[in-house]
Amino acid sequence: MDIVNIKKLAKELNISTSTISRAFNGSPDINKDTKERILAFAKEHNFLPNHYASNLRDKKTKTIAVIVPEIANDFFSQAINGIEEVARKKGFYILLYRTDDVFEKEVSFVNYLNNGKVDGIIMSVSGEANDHNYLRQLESKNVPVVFFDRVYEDIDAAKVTTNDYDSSFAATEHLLQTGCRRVAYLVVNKSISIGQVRMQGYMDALKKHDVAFDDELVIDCSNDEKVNYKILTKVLQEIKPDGIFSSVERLAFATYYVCNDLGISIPGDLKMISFSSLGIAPLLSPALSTITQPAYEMGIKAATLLFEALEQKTSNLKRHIVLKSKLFIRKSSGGEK
Amino acid sequence: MDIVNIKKLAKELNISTSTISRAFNGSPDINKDTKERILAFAKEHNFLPNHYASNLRDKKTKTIAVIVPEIANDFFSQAINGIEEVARKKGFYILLYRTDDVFEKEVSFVNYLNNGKVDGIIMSVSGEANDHNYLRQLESKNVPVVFFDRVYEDIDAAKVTTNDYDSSFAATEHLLQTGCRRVAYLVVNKSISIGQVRMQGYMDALKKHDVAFDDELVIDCSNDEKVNYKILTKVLQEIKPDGIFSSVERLAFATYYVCNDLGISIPGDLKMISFSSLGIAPLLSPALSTITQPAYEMGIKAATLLFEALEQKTSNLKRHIVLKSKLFIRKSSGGEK
DNA sequence: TTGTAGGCGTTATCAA
DNA sequence: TTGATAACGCCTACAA
Repeated sequence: MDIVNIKKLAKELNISTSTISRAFNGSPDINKDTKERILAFAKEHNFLPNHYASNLRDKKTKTIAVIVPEIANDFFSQAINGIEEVARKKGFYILLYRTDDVFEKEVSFVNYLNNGKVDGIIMSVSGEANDHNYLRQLESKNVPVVFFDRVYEDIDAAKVTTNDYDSSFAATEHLLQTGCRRVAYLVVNKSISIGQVRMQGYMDALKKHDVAFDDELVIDCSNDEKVNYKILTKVLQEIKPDGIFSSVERLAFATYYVCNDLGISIPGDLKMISFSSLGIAPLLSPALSTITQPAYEMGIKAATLLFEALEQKTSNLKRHIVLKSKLFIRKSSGGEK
Repeated sequence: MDIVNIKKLAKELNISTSTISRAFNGSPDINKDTKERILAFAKEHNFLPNHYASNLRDKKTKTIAVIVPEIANDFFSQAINGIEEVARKKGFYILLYRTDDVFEKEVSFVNYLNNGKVDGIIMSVSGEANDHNYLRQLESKNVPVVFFDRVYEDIDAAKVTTNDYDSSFAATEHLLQTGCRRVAYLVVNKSISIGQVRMQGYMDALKKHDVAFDDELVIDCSNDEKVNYKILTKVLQEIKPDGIFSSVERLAFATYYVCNDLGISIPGDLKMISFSSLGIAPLLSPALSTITQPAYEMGIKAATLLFEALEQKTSNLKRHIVLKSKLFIRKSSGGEK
């Protein structure tokens, strides 16, 4: 039978529990030999201090929550990778939660967390213009929050985003410069802040190039693939844009499928560029022009900010970090490659 | 100031902590009105029982660990989605860990878990032919383990895999039937069981079609993209296969890049098929023929098995479930679309 | 350098 | 139906 707790270990070793605790917690007040003896014996008997009991004592969970809209998505999975990287180095655990872009799930999960379950939270949000009190409660309990990519402007927390306005402006301008005059803007939820910012870049680029903004060219899509297919089919057949700027990767793929089926040639009939973190964008047919966010770095940065807040109790450094996306011009928008 | 523990709540309500506990734990031994009063008051004051204290009492963590080689990968992220789905329904938390295919990380993480941190583990393994005692220790502590996709044959645990042998056989046969005579097999670690099983299917298909097996055509690649690029360049220039069966998605992409750079036409000069869970395989240039594993369903199934083990203490039902992959013949191997 | 003892927040047992 | 109490396993003052 294996040793399951510190008391039994203590008995076996004829030593007190405090000494054992000290051996495990890097305390300086312990004889080196004693420590080694304890650790060796513990290892042999496969003993480790119970994490939950320790947590209960010191109110440190060594755990952070990561809340994202989706997991099976290049942007988020790369960001999670970055977060994981940092957390691992700090010896922290990651509790993962996916909201499916459903605001209620986000609320319910955050509320669950509201009982000392985690030391901090990193999230990319799923709603907007709602009541964010569930997040304010965390603040009152000193659970720091870091937003990445999709943020709530009205919550005072550290944020990591990209230069979405600039990228959107540049992407739209690029399409205009290749000759497009009817550039459609694809968005999933235009009311959420990230959709708005990107759209503003789009609109301002149109303005600069004296192209009138046309409401009809703003295509509000859904989270359902089939619905999107229908919407986009209709758009391509009836509204007939000559350029597409997609604020969401998924919508670019959907457009590709529709174009394949309708026999619309990219970039011949339609030029495209999209926000996307897809590593193999160059391998698509045609290679997709992208605005690529530094997803991994954003994860790293978000986690770093969180640990800064965790380590210095003065969590007043609620910074907003803006990283730069990169524009990759490829065939889909008339590029060479 | 908000109420932070059950005692204060008890004092406020002039009621005992036991009654409050009962209110939160669905105990039948409580007056309905009392319960409602407690829950309402608790909600108002934003109180929830501390998870760690409860854990300490009942040795139930309501948490499972998910250990995977990588996260930013269509197969694993979809599988995680499936696991998350089931766990959420059961009200369980997910602790996520990525091994980067480094065996030592796997060992160290599992050892961390070995102190009542989680109720169960779902994993896709990263090593082979090693000492798996770190996993046997879990068994002795009644922490059930479920493997998916990549398993250790010598560990007696529930397993969820796909019909890799059959799929590999079929894929190879397909290439042979399109006229290939020099089919290369790309693998990352041919010693691990999944690599071996897939290779066996490949070899047997060759045999059936009277094509001699050529050791030179088994290409052992690495986890490093640049290294793979070099290896594959050399293979395509010197060994000159006319077909490629890739057991790993990543290697198929690498091959595409190399072919692009060397001006090798797919499927003209080289036909390809690969294991892949990429949703947009049809959008590649050319559309990639794939063996697609039901990643999401595998996650669902793995989680379901784990919860079965968790719920019935008789965890003797260490089943091995085999799901079927689907073969999608596309342009890269001479298909129509 | 080591040991003693109390308490972290909860829940199960037992008694009322 | 409710309340008092002990225990879950650990860690930290404090004492020795």
